[in-house]
Amino acid sequence: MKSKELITHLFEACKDGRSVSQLHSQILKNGLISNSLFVTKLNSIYTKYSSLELARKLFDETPDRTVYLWNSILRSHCREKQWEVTLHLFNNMLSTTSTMSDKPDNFTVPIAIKACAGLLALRTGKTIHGLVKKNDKINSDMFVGSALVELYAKCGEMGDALGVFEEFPEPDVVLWTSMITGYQQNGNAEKALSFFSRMVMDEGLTPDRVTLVSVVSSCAQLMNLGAGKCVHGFTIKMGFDTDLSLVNSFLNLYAKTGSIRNARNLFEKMYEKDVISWSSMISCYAQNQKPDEALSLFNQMVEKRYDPNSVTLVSVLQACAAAGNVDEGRRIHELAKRKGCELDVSVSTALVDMYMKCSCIEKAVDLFKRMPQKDVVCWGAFISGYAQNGLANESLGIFRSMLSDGTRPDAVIMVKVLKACAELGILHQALCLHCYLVSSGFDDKVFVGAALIDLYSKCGNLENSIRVFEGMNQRDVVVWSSMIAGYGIHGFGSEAIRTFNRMIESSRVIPNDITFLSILSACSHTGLVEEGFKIFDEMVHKYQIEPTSEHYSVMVDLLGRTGKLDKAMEFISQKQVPSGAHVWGALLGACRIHQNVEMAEAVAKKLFRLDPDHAGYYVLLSNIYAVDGKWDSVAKIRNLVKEKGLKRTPGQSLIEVKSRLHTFSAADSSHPEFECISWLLRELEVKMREEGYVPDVDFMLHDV
DNA sequence: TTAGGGTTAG
Repeated sequence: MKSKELITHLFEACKDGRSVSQLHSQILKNGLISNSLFVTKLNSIYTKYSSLELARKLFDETPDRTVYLWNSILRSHCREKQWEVTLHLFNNMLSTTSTMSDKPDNFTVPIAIKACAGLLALRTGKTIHGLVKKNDKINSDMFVGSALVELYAKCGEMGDALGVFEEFPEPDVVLWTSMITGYQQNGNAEKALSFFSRMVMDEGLTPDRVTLVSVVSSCAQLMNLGAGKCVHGFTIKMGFDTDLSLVNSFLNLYAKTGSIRNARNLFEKMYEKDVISWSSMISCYAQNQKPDEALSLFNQMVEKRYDPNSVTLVSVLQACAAAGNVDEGRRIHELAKRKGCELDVSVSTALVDMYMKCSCIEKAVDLFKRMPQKDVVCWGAFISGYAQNGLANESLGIFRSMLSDGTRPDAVIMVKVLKACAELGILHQALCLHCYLVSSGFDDKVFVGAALIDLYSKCGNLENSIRVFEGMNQRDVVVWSSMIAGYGIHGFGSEAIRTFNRMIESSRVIPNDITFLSILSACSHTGLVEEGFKIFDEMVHKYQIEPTSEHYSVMVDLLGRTGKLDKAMEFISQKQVPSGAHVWGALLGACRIHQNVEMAEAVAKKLFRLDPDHAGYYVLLSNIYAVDGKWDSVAKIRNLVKEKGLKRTPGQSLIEVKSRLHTFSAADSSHPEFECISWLLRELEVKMREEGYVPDVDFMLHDV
């Protein structure tokens, strides 16, 4: 008894972590280590002061273990996310001879299940679930229920999760929240919100901070800013607005929905910030076309001694890619190496993407080859990397490698492949891919439909585009824009305008800047000047969309093509257009069509200043001179290009024969059937001349 | 002694 008093006294004196080890040595000195009651009490103190090693040592030294002691050590390992150790200990617990006092109880089971969830060990989890069902007390425990729901949700088995949930006649807020979170994390935000509504409206339960986090995440997933703002109001009313996780989830909501100002305000007013807050704000800028702000925020973060994690690096890399800032990208790469996360899947994928977008193909290839494991996402970055660098055919080759590597494609990958085919204009492959999409069920995704419409129209098969378009039961702004662009490419301007009107009148879809680009270019290709200007005006005033230099160049093209060169010039100067090279390039093209040498010279002068390394503009001017017979001017430009060391990317012709792609470029005789092809061409030329064909000499390339 | 939560890559 004397020693018990001593120990009680010591426990009371133990106010913080430092005195724990003193307490420990006192216990050892007094020979109380075998007293399991005290050991247990000491163990809980160790757990509290987070010294897992000491706690574990004590546990291992104790032969006489109560459930209380087991639970304490299991929970400690679980908190440290040591899932394997936790499960291993749990198995030890099961296999040691069980008396009534050391059997796993309703406190033990949720810990073991959580470890299964952490390892995504569905099988082991199901075995434990089987054991649970035999014990009424454990089976009806709400904590056990939540843990099971979490396990099934993490493994993507929401059906099983629902089965567990429905066994409880009166689920509490935690159990409801587990279901809501489960649906949200499995990409079913609508279901998550409907469960939330049932919980609040039907059951009259009040959500807590954790529930609200999942609800806000669901709103973000659905891009529903309005609903999210309602929840924000409620949060403030409930006094939860200082909860870091919850505020971070609002930050994410504003970031995802492009509400940069809301995000920034919230971020600046935040009572406390952590890495997640900084990462979210950086990603907000990176994903909303503000890469420079993202980079500067990252530097601020580092200055303030916050430690960026791999998620932060991924977001900054995205910003580097968007800004085309390969120097900064390399710096982040070095940082990732130093932090030892260079080869994390997400980091290396972001690096591959960044290098590809900055045209450093070799760097990207090197990294890709070194990646220890490759998933769909990184294959996707690699595939579109090639396509972005003008190597669409090679990107199809990568796709084939992916398949033979045993990686199953998903809808996003398929869209990339469709885009590559569209670039190459290969119809036969398009048809095959479409079949595959139908059989795999990817074709009901809206963005896949949009890509198909684009693909068919670029392969010259507008009928199929229309068929896909009309067959869709849901159409977003991208789908409509693709269809409008399709009509435009094929020269059906008024059909494009009709579709545009149908979109606005019958489906309440709001056109965006790209929709306008498509419709304006349709007008340009069909010579619908008046209609084009009307639509341009609507864009600016009714839809409040600020025209980009691309919009301006389409307008210049529209005027220029129809011969209104002066008006085009006037349009550029009068609108105080941000005169990017595109705009003047369009005008130079128009000068070429209408052979206006004088204006061409003036325009080219501006262009050579704006974009001095663009070989295409020199070629255009040289061709204009050539048509006019000004051969000395042609020669002058030719020398200029030589001096500057500019190279034209050679044009290529592609043809698809029996689903094999054949490519040809100027003065290229490398095709195995070159002789045969040349012979056939000569035959055709003779026949064409016999039919009265006169070649257009103007277009003979006096190439530089 | 328990529990459910927030940021990322194509």
